[in-house]
Formats: sequence, structure tokens, C-alpha cells
Amino acid sequence: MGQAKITNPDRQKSTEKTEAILEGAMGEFLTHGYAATSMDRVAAAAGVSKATVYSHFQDKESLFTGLIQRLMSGRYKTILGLENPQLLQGEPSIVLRNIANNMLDNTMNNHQLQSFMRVIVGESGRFPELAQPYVKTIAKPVIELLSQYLGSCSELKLTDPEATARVFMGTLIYYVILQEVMYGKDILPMEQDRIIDTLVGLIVGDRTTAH
Amino acid sequence: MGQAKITNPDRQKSTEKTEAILEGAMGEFLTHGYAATSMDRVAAAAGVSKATVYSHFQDKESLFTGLIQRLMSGRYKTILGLENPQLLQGEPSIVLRNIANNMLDNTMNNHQLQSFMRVIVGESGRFPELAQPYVKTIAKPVIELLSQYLGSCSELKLTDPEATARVFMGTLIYYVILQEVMYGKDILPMEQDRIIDTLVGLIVGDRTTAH
DNA sequence: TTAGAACTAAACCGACTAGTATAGATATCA
DNA sequence: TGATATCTATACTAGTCGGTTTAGTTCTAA
Repeated sequence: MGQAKITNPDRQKSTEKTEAILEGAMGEFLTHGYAATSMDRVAAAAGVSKATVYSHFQDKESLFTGLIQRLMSGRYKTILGLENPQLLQGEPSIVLRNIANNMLDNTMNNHQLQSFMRVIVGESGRFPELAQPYVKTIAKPVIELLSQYLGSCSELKLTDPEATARVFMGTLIYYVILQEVMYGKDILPMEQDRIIDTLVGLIVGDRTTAH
Repeated sequence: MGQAKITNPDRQKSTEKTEAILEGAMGEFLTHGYAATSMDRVAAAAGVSKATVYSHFQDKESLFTGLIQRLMSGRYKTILGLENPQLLQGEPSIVLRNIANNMLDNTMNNHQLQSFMRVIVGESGRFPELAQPYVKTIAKPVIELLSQYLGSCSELKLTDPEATARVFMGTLIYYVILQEVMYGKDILPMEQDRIIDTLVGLIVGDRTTAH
């Protein structure tokens, strides 16, 4: 194979097509899951021939894992908005409320992200190699950043900031799962503010109605 | 069509076989998910011919939904152990610790239950008619019972017992998801006692190292 | 003993699957 | 212009799928 190409190092197997395939694959995999998605439908959704799909990705499995890894390292890694330094200004009760509101605002109406949660949990048994990067690149950094912040708030006198960060994350994620992912909002309604008020109140040790 | 049978009202399409089919279906559906499970393998796992499967269940979908509903109304409804009145004896901090320990002991080593969680979340998009009963028959009763208990502990002075119950459940379930379902225990370790101590401490308003 | 229902094993149906192959169209570059 | 590589469209292979059918066996109740 002529391995020395002068002007176009990546050949020109267009990034455009790769992008279209990933976009189409995302739509199919997120709505139907791994097993129920066919490569013909991926190609059709991408507006590309099936042969092109197989020239850009080795097989179905590597397209799927590539897509999920891309989603994890991209948008979804920063969806919690913890990297925004502006949110960290003010007293802890304000900061924690900002973080929680930011998380839920970015999540509760994001149906694509909710589909992603279904897939990552639903396929975790068959794809542990995707579940673990989720923990490593999404859950771990968020929990560590949060526990670092909580530990720095000496006035909170928290015995275990890391465990407290897990209480924080667990409460919010379970709220999203119950209300949205599992379609529970009509059966077991709960206003976003009540959860956040209560959660922040418990952590900052304020037992009065916060507002 | 002889509709008047004297001694055996259900005919005798043996409960034994029905049970075997459900048992086999459970193994297959819980480990492979809905789409990747074949009816041939279900029949083989049940030790039954495929025709028998189709004489007991109308089609794949109704076998799946029947199985999941059965799992929800059976064992998994009571796995949290909240119906055990013995757990509710003593001060709130003791009671909450008992409940939390009971939940995690019943969950952390129960791989079948963890597979059930993967399936119920993973298939919730395609089977909302299963997701909603999960909320109705599992999550809702547990949260209501817990919030009723928390509300009855006047010494805790909780502003919002129901939201507090969600903090409690969310923390524990997210812990199970992260450590076990997503295989995160080696990447992001956290002892069960630390989570429970912190969670109970936040709720009862005790900020010293509890033990 | 006999009728009828539950069962098994196997073949069968049409539709769909992942992945490959073929032939031709299109674009880029020397 | 000609060589090279990406692309499309389509058809193919070889197998699996959900579900039905057939033919024959086992069990049970009268």
C-alpha cells in the first residue's frame, strides 16, 4: 500500500462522512439499544452507503463503543457544568444550589442524555469496557471535584466530604432517573426546588425552610 | 372447545411448565436484554420445546413483560426489607442505619437484582409500560413509607420528609449503581459504612464521626 | 380402553441480520 | 489526461430471528 501520501496525511476518507455515520449511529443506538440497531438503518440514517460505514468502522461493535466513548469524552463529560468557575462564588449554600440547579437544568429536559443513561446502564452488563470509562471519566472527576470543594468549606465541618459528594450526586441522579428516565413524574411528582432545598439544607446543616 | 372442564379449571397446561419457562426466560432476558434474547434459547434454558413456550405465552413481548411484572410484584418489591417492623425500633439514627444496611446487604451481592436494574432501566425507553409499574409498585411505596417514618420523628425537625426520603433512597441506589452495576468499585472505592454513616449523620443532624 | 389435551422434536416460513463483493460514479492530484 | 482512492447502489452469503406447522408421543380423566 502506498504509505507515503504527501498532502493529505489522513487520506481523505472524509471526516465529513465519519461525522455523518457517528451522528446516524447515535440516533439509532440511543433509541433502540445495541442489539436492536441494524447497520442498514445506521447507514440510512447517516445518508451513506453501508459499504462506507464498514470502510470507516471495523464492525458494529467498534462503531458502538467508539460512539459511546466519544459521547462520554465530549458533551456529556461537561454537562454537569462543574468546570464553570462562576458557579463556585459565594457561600456554600449558594454554590451547592447553583451546582444542583445547573445539573438538573442540563439534564431534566435533555431527552438525548436520558437515552444515553438508559444505554450506558442497560448495556453495562454486555459492555463493561464502556461502563468503567463512564465511572472513570464522568462519575469520578465530578465526585472528586465536588468532594474537594466540600472539603474546602471548613465552616461546614463535614466529617467525610467524599461520601457527602456521593450523597449529593446520588440524590440528583436518582431524581432524574425516577422522574424522567423511568417516566415517574406523573406518578410520583416532586418539584425540583424541593429536592434541591432539602439536599442543600441537609449538607449545610440548615433545617429551616430555605429560600 | 369443550369449555366445561370438571376437575381442572385451568386445564392442566401445567403450572410446572409455566414456571420452568419463566425461570428460563428470566435467565436469558436478565443476562442478554430483550432484543438479544431468542425464543429458541429461552425454550432450551427452560428445558421445554418452543411450541410449548408459545402455548403458554402469546409472543416474545408478552413473555417478557409478564416476567418483569412478576419480578416486580414478587421478590424485588420487598427486597428493601422495609416491611420488617423490627427494623423500626429505637432512635432514628439506629433505625435509619438499620434500613440502609438492610437495603445494601440485600443488594450489593445480588447479581440477579443488579441485572434486573440494568434491564428495567435499559428497556424503559422501549417499554414505558414496565417502567411506570416500577415507579408505582416499588419506588413509590418505599419512598412513601420512608417519608412517613421520617415525618413521624418530630425530633428530627425535618422540613420536607418526602424530599428527605428521596435523598436517602437516591444516595443508596446510586451507590449500588456506581459500585456494582457499573463495575466502579475498583475505580472509585467507597466503603458501605462511610456512605451510611454520612447519610444518616446528615439526616439526624449529627456532624461528628458516628460509631 | 379410549378420547382429548399437553407435550416433544423437527421442519418450515418469510423476514431480517452482519458483513462482503462487485461494478460504476465522482473527485482529487500529479 | 490518467492514476488513485472514496464513494454509491445493489446484490450476495450464510445464518438467525419470531412464530407456525406437522407428526407423533405421553399423560390423564372418564
